[in-house]
Amino acid sequence: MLDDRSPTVYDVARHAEVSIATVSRVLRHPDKVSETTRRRVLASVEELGYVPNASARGLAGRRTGVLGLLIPGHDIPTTSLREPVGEEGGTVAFLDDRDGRQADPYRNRYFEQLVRGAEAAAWKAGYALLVAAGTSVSRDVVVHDLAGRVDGLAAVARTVPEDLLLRSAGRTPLVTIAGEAGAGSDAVRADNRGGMAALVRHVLAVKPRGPVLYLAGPPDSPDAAAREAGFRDAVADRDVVWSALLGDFTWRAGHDVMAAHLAREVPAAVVAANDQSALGALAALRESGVEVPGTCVVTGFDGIDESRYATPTLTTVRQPMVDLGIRAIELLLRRLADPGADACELRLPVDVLLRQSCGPLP
Amino acid sequence: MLDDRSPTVYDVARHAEVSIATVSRVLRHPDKVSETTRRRVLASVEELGYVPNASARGLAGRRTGVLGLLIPGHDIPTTSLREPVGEEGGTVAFLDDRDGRQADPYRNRYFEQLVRGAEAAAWKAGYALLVAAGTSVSRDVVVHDLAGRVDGLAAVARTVPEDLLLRSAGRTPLVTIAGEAGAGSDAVRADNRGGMAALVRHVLAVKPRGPVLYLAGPPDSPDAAAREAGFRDAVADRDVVWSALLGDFTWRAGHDVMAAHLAREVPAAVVAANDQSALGALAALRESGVEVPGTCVVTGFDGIDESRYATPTLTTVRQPMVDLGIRAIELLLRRLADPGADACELRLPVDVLLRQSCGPLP
DNA sequence: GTGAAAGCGCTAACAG
DNA sequence: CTGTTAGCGCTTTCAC
Repeated sequence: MLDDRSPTVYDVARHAEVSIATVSRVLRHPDKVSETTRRRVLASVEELGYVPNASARGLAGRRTGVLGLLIPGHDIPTTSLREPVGEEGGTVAFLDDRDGRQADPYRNRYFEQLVRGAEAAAWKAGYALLVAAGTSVSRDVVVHDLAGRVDGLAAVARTVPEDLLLRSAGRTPLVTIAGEAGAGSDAVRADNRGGMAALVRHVLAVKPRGPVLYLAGPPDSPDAAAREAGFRDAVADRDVVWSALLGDFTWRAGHDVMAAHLAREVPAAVVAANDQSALGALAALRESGVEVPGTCVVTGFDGIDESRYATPTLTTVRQPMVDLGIRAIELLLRRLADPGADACELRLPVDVLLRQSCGPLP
Repeated sequence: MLDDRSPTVYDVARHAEVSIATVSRVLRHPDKVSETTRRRVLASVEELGYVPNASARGLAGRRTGVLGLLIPGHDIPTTSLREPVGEEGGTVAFLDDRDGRQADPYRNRYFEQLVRGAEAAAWKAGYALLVAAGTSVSRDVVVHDLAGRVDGLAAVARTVPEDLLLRSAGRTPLVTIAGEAGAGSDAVRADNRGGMAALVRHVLAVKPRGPVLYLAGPPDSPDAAAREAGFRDAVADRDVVWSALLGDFTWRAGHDVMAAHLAREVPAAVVAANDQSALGALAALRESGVEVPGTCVVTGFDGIDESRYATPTLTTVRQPMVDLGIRAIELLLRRLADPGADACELRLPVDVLLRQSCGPLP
């Protein structure tokens, strides 16, 4: 390359012997230009290797063509970064992985699927997707490095500082993902409550005779609250004996609470607020020799990987993360098209994955 | 909001009674402004809710502050998109998942980890990350929707049309991920060859007495070629009886080739070019009643989820995808800082995950 | 159908 | 330390 500077509309215009306005038209409204000029301009574009500058476009057109997606941070430990190897080959690490722990240090699939859905939806609508995942996404960072770059922002609940929502409102459209309805901003979430209710009704239909144990999540989690509400919905209109015990979404709590409970009573069904605690409960049941699903059926919630490989495989509920991503972008697009539209809140149905831990299929 | 237009430097300048240059300075070179003015300007910024416009910045500063990451498409089936539910709750889908197939329609974790690494590295360097994942990323799309938006582009090999590389070279820095060295562009890849060689040397050390079978990948895959080379490296300097059979990276091929081979001979080790075919081979061995790892050890390559949950769990090699993402961005940054630097090609060491299928630990 | 010209909002000399 | 000014590359009226 002789000139290191990228060619601009001016270069193309000169080369094609037209005005810059025509070059711009050819690229944006091809039908408003005569066939012959269009050809000529496109040929010049090709020959010069012209690539339109998005910043200039964005500035002139008052839109960036970019949507932002804000997800919780990943906590990538940069310390374990591997050094490149030389010609001789280098230091291959041998890891003892008999317990399967090494396989994947970054387990949370949720947000990755969100990215996929969002990316696909954005792309389809002609937008690019900017992904941000700060461990500590500070207010300043959002404002300075994100808000000014995008036409709209989709953010997983509790990743954006609350006051930002307010500042943003009316300026950059914002949709909240998987959280409570924000201050007038659009939102999309999974129907945790309805999903749990549906699951529990199914459980009531297939479980052996006996009481139901609900293994609740931490009281401060909105998800836990919604799921518990769903559980209550399902048992409310039925003649069931049930009790609830407090967990905290961990395997440990699930296991210990279950074990303690088993000392007093063997339930006919254990409905856990999430998979981790369900797996813990499963372990405790096994230790006590309780047959699952024969004597007691068990269900989880989330659809984490481990649920597929548990013994027995765990019946659970999967949130439609890809769909959440898609819908979030769609809401953004809707608001972009009609800034005055009413704030809207989408609730997406979940999928119940029927597996061995819950006995026969319906 | 009375004025729907976002405030600009002019608004802030007027409000703080300074010039726009000072506003700009406060934001970009705070130390070049007196304490008092800085305070005043920041107060105005805050009060007006000013957010700098990235397009204008990019245009004026000739840099966008954005890096692009191009990964293979996801093939999101938009047809299965779920409809939102109403107040009443909606149609929860019950899926028979006894075979575990429903759990995750989007299985390929590779690129997601890549995104993570890249995102973290880019962010750390003060860049935002634009992720593009077209199913059919056409040349035009890359040129029009990506190249003009970013300061540099990292692309998974074979996602970008070749001619684009040439056009791009010297303009937008480009690094190729997990592919051959491009036309002078930087590249980063996993040390497939070295990793396989290390794995195979380990296998030779622990396997029972007897011949080794190499289950090769498709001839047209660069990965397969590198792995096979690694295998040959490892057996070359050793007194081993071995043979190779052609597979195509699928479970089916792994199974069938293995089954056919078993009719003639029971190897003491099966080294497969990837996990899928290793799992197929594992199945065939089980069908024939060959004990793994007692009679025959087995290894895969890739570290897919299934390898952790196979019976026995599969010894395999994991590519450092997160690291690849990080390094790709680092290469980009390097070239951004020094456009004239020599093209460089990084090879990252892989991790060998020792699991049950390969017998005792070293 | 095409061209001239006026910005879009910001940065970075260059003066003062 | 602060202000003036000239663009950055493109889109878009508005004339012709």
